[in-house]
Amino acid sequence: MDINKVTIHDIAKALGIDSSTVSRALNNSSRVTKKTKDKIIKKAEELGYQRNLLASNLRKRVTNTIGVVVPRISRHFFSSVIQGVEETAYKAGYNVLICQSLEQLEREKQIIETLVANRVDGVLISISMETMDYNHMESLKNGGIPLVFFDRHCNIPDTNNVLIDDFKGGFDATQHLINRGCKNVVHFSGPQELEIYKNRFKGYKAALKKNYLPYKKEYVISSKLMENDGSENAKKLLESHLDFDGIFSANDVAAIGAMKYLTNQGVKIPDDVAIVGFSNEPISTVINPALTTINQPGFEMGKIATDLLLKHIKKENGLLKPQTIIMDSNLIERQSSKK
Amino acid sequence: MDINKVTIHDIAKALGIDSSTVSRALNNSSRVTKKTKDKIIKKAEELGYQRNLLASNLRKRVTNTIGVVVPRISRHFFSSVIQGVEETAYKAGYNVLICQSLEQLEREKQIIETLVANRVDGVLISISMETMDYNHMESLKNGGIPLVFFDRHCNIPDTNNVLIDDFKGGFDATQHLINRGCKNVVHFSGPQELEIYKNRFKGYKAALKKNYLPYKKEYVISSKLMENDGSENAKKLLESHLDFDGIFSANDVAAIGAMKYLTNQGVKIPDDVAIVGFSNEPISTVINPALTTINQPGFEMGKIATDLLLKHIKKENGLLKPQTIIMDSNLIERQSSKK
DNA sequence: CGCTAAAATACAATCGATTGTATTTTAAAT
DNA sequence: ATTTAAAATACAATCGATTGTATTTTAGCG
Repeated sequence: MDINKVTIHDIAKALGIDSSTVSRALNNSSRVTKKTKDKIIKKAEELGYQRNLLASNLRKRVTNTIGVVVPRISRHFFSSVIQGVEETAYKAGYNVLICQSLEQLEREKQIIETLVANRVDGVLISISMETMDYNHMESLKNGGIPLVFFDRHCNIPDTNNVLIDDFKGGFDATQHLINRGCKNVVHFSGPQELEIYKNRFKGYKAALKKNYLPYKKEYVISSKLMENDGSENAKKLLESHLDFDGIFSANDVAAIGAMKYLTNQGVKIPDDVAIVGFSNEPISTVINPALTTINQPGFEMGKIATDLLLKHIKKENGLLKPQTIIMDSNLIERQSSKK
Repeated sequence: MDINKVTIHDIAKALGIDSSTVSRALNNSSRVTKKTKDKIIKKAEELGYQRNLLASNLRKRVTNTIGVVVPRISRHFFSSVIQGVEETAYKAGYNVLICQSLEQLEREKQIIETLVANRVDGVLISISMETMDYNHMESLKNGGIPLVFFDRHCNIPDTNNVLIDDFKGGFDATQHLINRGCKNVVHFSGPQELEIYKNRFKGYKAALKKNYLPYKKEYVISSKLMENDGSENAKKLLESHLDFDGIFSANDVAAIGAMKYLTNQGVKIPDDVAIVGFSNEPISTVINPALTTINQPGFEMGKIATDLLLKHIKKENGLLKPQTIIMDSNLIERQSSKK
């Protein structure tokens, strides 16, 4: 129960003036004289007034709030993005609602409904691994709420995206393994419905081709890239007696799962098998040997995506053309690939 | 700009009925006949109606939303808590606003103001390392918004808390090192303004005393317990030529910082120095040797704290007595302490 | 001192939904 | 067919702040 329900009307009554004047004073309008403003602000503090943003936002039809939806907040890459988002948003006077889908489409749908119902001014999203159709994004479009994808985007026209060059990342990772002498490079891929994994995969194939190495279907294993998937993949590989001397994993977590399993089975890393991951999670510097990986600039990405979103929010009429920004990534070489 | 601004009035007009009936129908009130309900729901879907929660919450004076404030969402312990919070809250029909203070008092203050302004129904908080006075919590009390602390709480009377027994955790960790043969156990502590670090420290001292080992001031180093602090602490120790064969760090991250530095300097873990951390971050299983640590049940803690908060929210009149729930923790033995 | 333009403030509608009360409709009972 | 209770729906106020317009106050000027 509200104990303190001080409203502008209470302040107005206490001072014998109109609530509209109080509202204007608290918003520092030039239509109120300094003397009255001071009087009102003093009384507001005295009564412990707290603006009710529900009422304010309802009337103004603007919430100064953006929503950011990520698969999981605990992933370092995503929490870095969120920090970038918050920094940029706060500076511009916006609040940020942080939401996690936990890789579940159902939750993603629910989150978007809630964001729309709460009338956020814009949304940033990196989709879940289960997201293969985009009907649930329609309500944003219908509500006229600008949307920017980052990292895990949808392959649909007329959308705003902030991405890294996943093709190049996949290519660089694979080329690096080849440069280190690998002849048989395995690829751990993610759900093929997601563009990022498709493109990392394409980069892998392109690097093989460029080096006149054969592409073999059985060297590619798709999964959800959890740590456990990485171990499972490694197990399958060993049991299949396939010849392999390198692994390019589409994320760090699965790479680490594989490393743990392989090391346990007596496989030497990097001598027997060299490994490259993707994302540069902090954990990749802790494991032994440290994991070579593709660095994704999460913080920067969050800032850029937010800038783009705010630009769209501020164009009253959606006249701004959708755009796709590609950011650079770079390979960080560590022990796991030093043959 | 809102494109889709379909309101209950639009639905009412389209059907030639009153908006109050539409509202009741959409809320499945028994005061509307099934036939009209169906008609209304059909029309609502047809027009793409989306309830405006700002208006609804304003009128109802309830938001069905709780706020959860943590130092950083990227810490595994906190993101586990958040998962527990979300699970419990969603089941009870509540939304969750996730906020991170980044260990900064200023941000914590700002966050609380925003939560109050948005009229959340309750707040869960684990305070920042900079939080040493609690004035900013007053606006919650003034607003009649129930508050539950978890893990990092404030030592003030009449508050709700869900904690683990930090004294016992500190005691167990230290006793474990002593059992493994350590004679000179160093303690990495956090800011002494926080109860949890005070209590872990007390546990450390109690274990020393119980084993007739002397407590030496110079064996305790306080910091913010970031990874870098752990390295710095280790460096200081080596340079001081103090004799030590064990470290109990009040969190895993600082323990790992120390491990990295010590290993680099040729110190053997656990043989030269045995180490125990606190919190069981996932990273502690990845480092080599794996880190012995005190496990904190984050997910469970989130669930229990949310249950407690919801109980308080539902007691209209704050008649429910404040309570403190202490949860169990346990030591997980790994290689870093196996002398 | 009176007049007028500008400044300050008051009035009243509004944002979109909810809800207590009043009214109308329906159906059952006589 | 008429009365009456119950069911369904309509009316109107309200949540708390904002904002366009109307009114009052102030101050400047002749």
